[in-house]
Amino acid sequence: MSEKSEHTSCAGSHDPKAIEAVLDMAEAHCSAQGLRLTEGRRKVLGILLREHRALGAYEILDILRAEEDGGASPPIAYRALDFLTQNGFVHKIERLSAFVACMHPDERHSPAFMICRECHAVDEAHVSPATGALGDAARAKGFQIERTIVEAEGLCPDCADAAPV
Amino acid sequence: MSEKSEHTSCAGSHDPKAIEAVLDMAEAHCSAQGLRLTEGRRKVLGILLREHRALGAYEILDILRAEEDGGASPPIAYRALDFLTQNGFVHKIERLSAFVACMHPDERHSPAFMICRECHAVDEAHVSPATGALGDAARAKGFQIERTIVEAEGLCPDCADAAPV
DNA sequence: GGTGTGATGTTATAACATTTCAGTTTGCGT
DNA sequence: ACGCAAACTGAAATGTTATAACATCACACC
Repeated sequence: MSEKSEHTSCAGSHDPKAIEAVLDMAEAHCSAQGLRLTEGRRKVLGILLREHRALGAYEILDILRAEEDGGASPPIAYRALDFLTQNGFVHKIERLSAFVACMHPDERHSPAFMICRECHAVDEAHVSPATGALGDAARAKGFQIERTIVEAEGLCPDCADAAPV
Repeated sequence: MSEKSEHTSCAGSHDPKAIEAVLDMAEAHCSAQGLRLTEGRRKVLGILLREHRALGAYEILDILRAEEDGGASPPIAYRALDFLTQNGFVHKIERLSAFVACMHPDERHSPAFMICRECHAVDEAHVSPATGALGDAARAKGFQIERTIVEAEGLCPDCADAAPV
């Protein structure tokens, strides 16, 4: 948590060094687990890291096609995204049907997201919903929580400043 | 329809009287606010109350078509659902791209849902995520929360019993 | 070399959601 | 009652997101 996650409207702090670092971390994590960060998967993760925002699967697909892979088809993107989300390198934003790279994939965490309704910037925070009121409710009913989705919709600081009433 | 996608917890909610009560409550709420609970909207809400589970928009459409040999088209369902969700009578389950009726539309609340990955039963709970860790994170960043989505995925008691480990 | 497994390529289609435009109803002021 | 504006409805087409189904490839292992 020493890094400050930023997102100014479109561009942001996508420091190439930081991106490489995350890609290498992913690579290491995979080989340690007997998983393969293949070219396609690495490419998709790289795109998400570079863009540093939530991208729809078909946006990713468009970028893949533009970069070279002429006829990339939907399953290409979805399979890579499945792998990346399953292994914690990417999170899906249900509210947007879109995907963002995770900057700290190593840590086991329940992410929470703050989604700007104006600019669609997505900021990741950490919470432990299962230990709070939701956890209590689940225990009371005998429901076994395996995963939680926490997304807050509202106005990011930039948009709140830009459009104050 | 002879499925066992049944789960208790919110017991007795199929009770036609309870359904009527909610419909009447909705009616009252609308006229008090100068809103119109038109036939189509009332029908969709009735369907969701009767089924008492999360339904996709096209499932609702199918039921509408079955009930009245009409050729209901997607916007019919989506427009009704928009109205109903905006006014708190129905919630959308993002994880399922599906909709459930709310049994207490009058109270202002941030719903949280427990979704069974086996039978897709959906149970509603109450939490105030904005007052917990998420609220702190948002305040720290200057993010203004307007709405929160909290969905827990896991195993409901029935499915946990049925498929142990 | 054969075999098994996981990843990829490709086509088609399912499932979810919106745009558009034309027509109807409703509420309201006059 | 009349006319108007706003809200609602109907229907077709389209757009967007996601997966099914099946064939093929690449590589490790024996």
